[in-house]
Amino acid sequence: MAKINDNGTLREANCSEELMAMRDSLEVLGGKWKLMILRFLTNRSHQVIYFKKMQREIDGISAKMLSKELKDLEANLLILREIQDTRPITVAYSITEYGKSVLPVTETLVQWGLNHREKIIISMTK
Amino acid sequence: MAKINDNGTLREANCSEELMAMRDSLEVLGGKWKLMILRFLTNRSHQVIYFKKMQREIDGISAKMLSKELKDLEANLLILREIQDTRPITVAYSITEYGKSVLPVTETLVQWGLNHREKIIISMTK
DNA sequence: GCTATCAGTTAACTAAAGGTTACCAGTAAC
DNA sequence: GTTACTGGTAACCTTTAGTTAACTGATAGC
Repeated sequence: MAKINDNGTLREANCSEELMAMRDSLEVLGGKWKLMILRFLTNRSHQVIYFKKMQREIDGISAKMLSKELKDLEANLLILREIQDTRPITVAYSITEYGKSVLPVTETLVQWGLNHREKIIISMTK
Repeated sequence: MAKINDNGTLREANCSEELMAMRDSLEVLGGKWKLMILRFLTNRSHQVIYFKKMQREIDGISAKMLSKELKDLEANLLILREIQDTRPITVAYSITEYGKSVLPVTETLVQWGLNHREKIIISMTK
């Protein structure tokens, strides 16, 4: 693959680096649920969020998937897991400072989703 | 699901709407390749891009997946497909104006990926 | 005539992601 | 004693993603 264009710039090399960076992001944040969970915990960072509460409020997620995704996110230092000494035992999940760095990603996705829905509604009423 | 919090705000309703918008985005843009393809075509919007060229330059994609993803993206009006009257016949793909609206999404993902790689390198050298 | 290029498609297959159901232990209310 | 809540796990199943190799048909170069 060429690293220098006809005009002498490094555009293709930069492009490839960009695509690699995006692939990295998608590896950590990709899949059906991870960004949803991060957004949910960011929105509720002023509350204490338990496993069952998340399962009830994130539409359609199963205990298995929630459990797996939370483990992945914790391993990547994006969320914090704290076992509370209550009866019955509860486990509190919260977003970390690093997890908050994902906010711009979810924000652009929320904005694009809202805009896309509007576009679809407009194209249907025409 | 409650629509009004203890303090009388509509926070949970807003949160749910946000998550729905994000789910919409992920339905159209999700998966391993769609955002990569859109980013690639945006970066190269000053060039004419053919099928084989994309297959060679987007690392790891097969003809079958590229063909399928391009169809999906075209159906969502994000890219344009034009058959050129050349010998042999070539097919040019380009980003649409609407497709360019995805740029903020890929941009935040590229930035986050670069930052994440740096964080990982730092944590390894410690 | 042989080989290569273009843009794919098709079939047959494996791998990964995600969903469903049942189940566990501990505790607390009825 | 029964039910219900907590936070999960294990086994199984389905769906989606992805791979590989063979093939199309027109055309151009050697």
